[in-house]
Amino acid sequence: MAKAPANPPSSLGYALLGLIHQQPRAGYALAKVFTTTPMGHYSGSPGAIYPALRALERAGLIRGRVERGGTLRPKRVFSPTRKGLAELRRWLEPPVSGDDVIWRLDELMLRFAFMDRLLTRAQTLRFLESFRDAVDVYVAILETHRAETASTMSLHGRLALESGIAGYQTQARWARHALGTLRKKRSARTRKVRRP
Amino acid sequence: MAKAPANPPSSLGYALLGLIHQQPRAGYALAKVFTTTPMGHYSGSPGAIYPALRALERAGLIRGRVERGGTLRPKRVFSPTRKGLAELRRWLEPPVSGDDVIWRLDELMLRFAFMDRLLTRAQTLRFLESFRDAVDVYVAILETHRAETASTMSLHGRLALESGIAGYQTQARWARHALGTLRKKRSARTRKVRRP
DNA sequence: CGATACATGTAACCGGTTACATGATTTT
DNA sequence: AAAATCATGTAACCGGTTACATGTATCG
Repeated sequence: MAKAPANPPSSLGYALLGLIHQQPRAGYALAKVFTTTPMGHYSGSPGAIYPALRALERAGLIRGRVERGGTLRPKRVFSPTRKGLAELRRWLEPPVSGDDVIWRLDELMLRFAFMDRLLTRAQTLRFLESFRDAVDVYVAILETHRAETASTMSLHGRLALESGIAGYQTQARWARHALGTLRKKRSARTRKVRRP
Repeated sequence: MAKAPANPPSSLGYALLGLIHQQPRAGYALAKVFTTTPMGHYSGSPGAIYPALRALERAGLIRGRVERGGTLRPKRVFSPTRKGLAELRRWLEPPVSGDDVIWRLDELMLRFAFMDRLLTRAQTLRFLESFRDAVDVYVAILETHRAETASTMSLHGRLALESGIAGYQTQARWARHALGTLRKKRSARTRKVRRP
């Protein structure tokens, strides 16, 4: 069984590991992903990226090869090691907990985005189902809280709480939408086989 | 004009300042707010609360009075100073920027929740309008991004992006709802005057 | 030729987490 | 009497921010 490492990567570390798995990249290219796409809400500052890459390398999860594209400016292109892929899987697999939904919602979306290449369809569906369930539970908690405090809370407090509830309800709806989409989708293989 | 202090409080500091303004409280009571309500997503650990309170006190924004309720366990109940109230207002006033929406959405909701006692209705409406506009702009950016990368992005990437878009659309809808609610509401004074 | 983009790094600082520590009071 | 809650604090650690530092390559 895969054991958790003593010092697991930070959330940013997993983001980098996942991007590197999509395709080998250098630090600068990774930083550009964060600054030019709405990926998670990670900062692409060198002071965050390069130390995180070094930590991943020290932990043996990625390996960097120096590339000179004919020019004289070297860049270190990183690829995941076998250990790195295993760690990525270990991060992606677990079902969604209540704490995940409250404290690490962004990270859950990041995990989902990286899941397609590393988990089976069944595992992905289980992830989405646990996400949906955990969000439903939290929405119920929030609604209970609203009902219990409705009389004492100020109008502004109530509205702010309703913003949170609406946000989580949207996530629950999204989870159902995603489940529907993934269940409908036939794998490439199946489609090929079905061709006349 | 109110000048920004050299070392403004952290987000947690403003949350504490706002709660203390709602009613004077001690550290333990403040911690309990974070652990027993869905307020923001701040941690109520003593290692966060007490140093933050000390920093607010050092900055002259709050003042603590020791209370002994007949018993022998003293507690320090904090109240905002005049300077603290001014700093709270300074934090609440500014219109919402694009960066706020991307990086500090939770803090914006916190600001809204504390606004009712310290800003005028007109200021609150301006805040909500700028919030709505900033969210609309960001939704447009995200949708453009989706359109531009739709062909190259994986199904999972697309779905994750759509989760983000749906979340922000929900916030935009909420802002309109809140604006409607606050515009309809008549102030207590107006209502009194209109009574036959 | 100047500006922008590519490319990588370091170091001080800061705030929050985790864990530890202590003791009174209330509840079961 | 034990357990839970009230109540306040400290200290090591860690990760990210900000700012600094350096140099190449490309573009207008």
